[in-house]
Amino acid sequence: MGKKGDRTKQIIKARALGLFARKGFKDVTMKDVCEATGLSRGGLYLHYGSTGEIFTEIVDDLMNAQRDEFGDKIARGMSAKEILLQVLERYKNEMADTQGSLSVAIYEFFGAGNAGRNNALLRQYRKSREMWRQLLEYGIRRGEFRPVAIDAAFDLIVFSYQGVRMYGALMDVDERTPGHIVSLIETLLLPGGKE
Amino acid sequence: MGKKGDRTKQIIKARALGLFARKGFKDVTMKDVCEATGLSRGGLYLHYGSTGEIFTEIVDDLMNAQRDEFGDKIARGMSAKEILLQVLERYKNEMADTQGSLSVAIYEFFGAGNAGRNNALLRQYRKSREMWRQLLEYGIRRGEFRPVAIDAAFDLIVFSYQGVRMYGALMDVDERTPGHIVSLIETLLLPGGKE
Amino acid sequence: MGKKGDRTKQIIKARALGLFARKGFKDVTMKDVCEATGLSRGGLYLHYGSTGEIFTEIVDDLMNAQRDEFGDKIARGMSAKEILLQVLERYKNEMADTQGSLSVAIYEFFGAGNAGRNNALLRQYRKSREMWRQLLEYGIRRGEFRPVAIDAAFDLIVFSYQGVRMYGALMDVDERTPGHIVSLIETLLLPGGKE
Amino acid sequence: MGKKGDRTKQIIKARALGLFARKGFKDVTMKDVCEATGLSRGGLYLHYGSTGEIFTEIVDDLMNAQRDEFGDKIARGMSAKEILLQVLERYKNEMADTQGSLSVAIYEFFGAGNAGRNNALLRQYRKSREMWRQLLEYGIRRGEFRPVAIDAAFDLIVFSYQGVRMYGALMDVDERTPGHIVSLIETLLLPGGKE
DNA sequence: TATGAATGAGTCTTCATTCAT
DNA sequence: AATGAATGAAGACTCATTCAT
Repeated sequence: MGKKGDRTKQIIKARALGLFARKGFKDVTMKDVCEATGLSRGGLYLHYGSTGEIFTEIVDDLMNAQRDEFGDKIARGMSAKEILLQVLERYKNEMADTQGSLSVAIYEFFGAGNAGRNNALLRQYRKSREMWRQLLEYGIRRGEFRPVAIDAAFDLIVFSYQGVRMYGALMDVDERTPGHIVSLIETLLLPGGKE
Repeated sequence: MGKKGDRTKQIIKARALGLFARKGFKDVTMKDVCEATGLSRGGLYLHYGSTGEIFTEIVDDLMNAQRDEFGDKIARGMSAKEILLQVLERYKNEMADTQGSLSVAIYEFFGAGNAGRNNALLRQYRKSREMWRQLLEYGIRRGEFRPVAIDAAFDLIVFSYQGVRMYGALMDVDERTPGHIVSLIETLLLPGGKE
Repeated sequence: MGKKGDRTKQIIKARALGLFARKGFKDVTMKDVCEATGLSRGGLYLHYGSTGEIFTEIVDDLMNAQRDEFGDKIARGMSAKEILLQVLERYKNEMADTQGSLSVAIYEFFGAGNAGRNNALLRQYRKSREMWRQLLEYGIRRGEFRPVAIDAAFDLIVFSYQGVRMYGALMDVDERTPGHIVSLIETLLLPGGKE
Repeated sequence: MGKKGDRTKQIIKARALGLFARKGFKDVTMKDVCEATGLSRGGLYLHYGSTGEIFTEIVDDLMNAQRDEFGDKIARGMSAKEILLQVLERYKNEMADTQGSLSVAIYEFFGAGNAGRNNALLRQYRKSREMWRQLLEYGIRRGEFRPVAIDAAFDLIVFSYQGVRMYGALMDVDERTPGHIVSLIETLLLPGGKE
């Protein structure tokens, strides 16, 4: 537990994360990681054999860190609308935050044939779908949401969110865009005066 | 115009397009392009100084090839609903077509600092926004579309579409997803029985 | 004598012998030996400073293990012919056994400048020459062997034997070859009906 | 015919031959070859992708350069004894010449798994066997040689010769040894006063 | 004795780029 | 316009060897 080597791995991942966020995946070399960590060539290779190995572990760590954010709240009986507004607020902020994201790196990594049939991205997507399905069913059952087609609503929500995030890494997206998206999703789900 | 050199450039771009679609941007080398075209090293450099140059020209060509698909139809008085259904049908097909797209290459190219402040992507985005604004205003004015917030609708439409396209390059997206997206957009814009 | 360290050395040599037989000398690294023995880097270096050191000890051990196989028999008055036939039978088997020999490793080690003026190979050669000289003199004196030139006979016997062994490590030698060699040596030494 | 690249290849092979003769196969690096030829890294790789490639071509060239030295003489009716004495004289000199031979390199190369089932060594061996078979049959038919077993005689001749050559690369072989070997082979084949 | 993390040198290999022809 | 040999820099990867624990 907590051996020296483990600590080194944490350091490597932390420094490499910064590099990947800044330069994408393919432009980060093992040499870059050496310099960023202060490790020698051989020292780095002792822990990771390639940037892909480092990246995979980073992404897996991030994915595993995500927890079921809806389950608790539903269990506590929080109103569906309240939960929705909270998550949409978070989405809005994340869409606006262009920096510091691994978007480009993820795109390069998984877009270049590293997308095995059960990669982290796919697992993440499925987990997210289950969470939304839960919330949407809950909201509809309680009469808080309109009776929309659940799968369709999920697709629209998730892909418009992802679309903004990914495009944001390529060009300046209008700063009002996140607000627009969120607002329309609310309109779609929540009945009431807006219509 | 129409000199021999131009033809060679066309050939280079055509072959390079295939490489970029298959391998993304960063993994295509000048050597690859030489081999794909049958040109010698020196011969290729006579026309292009880097893969970035080739790629830029390819993207510009593609962007320029896009015309204002709504203007004509509006001028001819076609119903807004009809125009909408047509374009959504096209979007649906494009979302389903994962292969042969430059998504990954574009992401790598523009995501790595090549995204100058007036790059092709941004120009394309603006052009697209104008076209949609035109259509939405037209439809709302004629009472065919609900009086949605135009900018918001545009954002939702375009980014959900882009989100699916980009994600499709990274993992298998459910084949019903394009249908879901399109269907909700119709619901959003078109008043009537669907609700 | 018989300390713990000695046992470790024996283990190292035994495992390394397998590596040398399989991969020759130059392709065996200290890392390989670590893995083969289960020792850590530091642990191995405590006992040997290089693969050359290990190899030298292995070869010395093998050479020292060889005893004077003719002396006893001559002392016991066994017939020269009998002794000859026994040793040729052994030679024949060894020539046929391509595997498991250190031929390649020895060649690499001593062929690359490690052949000091009094190396194990030379000592072994001299020892072998003395043994044969003894036998040949014995046989000739007793009238069992033809009066061949002793040094010449020794050279022919030993180098044809070594030639087959060494070539056998490089390519498939005809399986009848050992028999041929042995048979001609018998013809050369033993007078009688064969002529 | 005679393009620039071909000349470069000849130079590379000539310089590399010297390196292989001096250092064996495994200790010659591509860097060594660069330095020996004055070529840059990239320049060398343009012609050969590994030392193994260079070595294979060198060995093939050498093997192909060997011609049927007996055929002509037999056709011209030269006496078998004369031919034999000539070739044995050559063998004697070659056995004595330790330097400048590729023995060690060949041993390392073919001993390390490069010995495909139809390697240059095997081809050379077969060719040599056919030549000797021709000569021996010729000599026996003409009554110049004793009626020895042809295959057996060939094996003894060739492997004792090879044995001396190979051992000569590992240690100082007695300078009289080549003479011994040759003399016994003459005794074996030529009838007459020697016995 | 033994561990295993760390170093640093050395080699391999690939490319962008140039240039004489 | 075009060829293809050549360069040199950069990055990947592996090892022998050391050292704090």
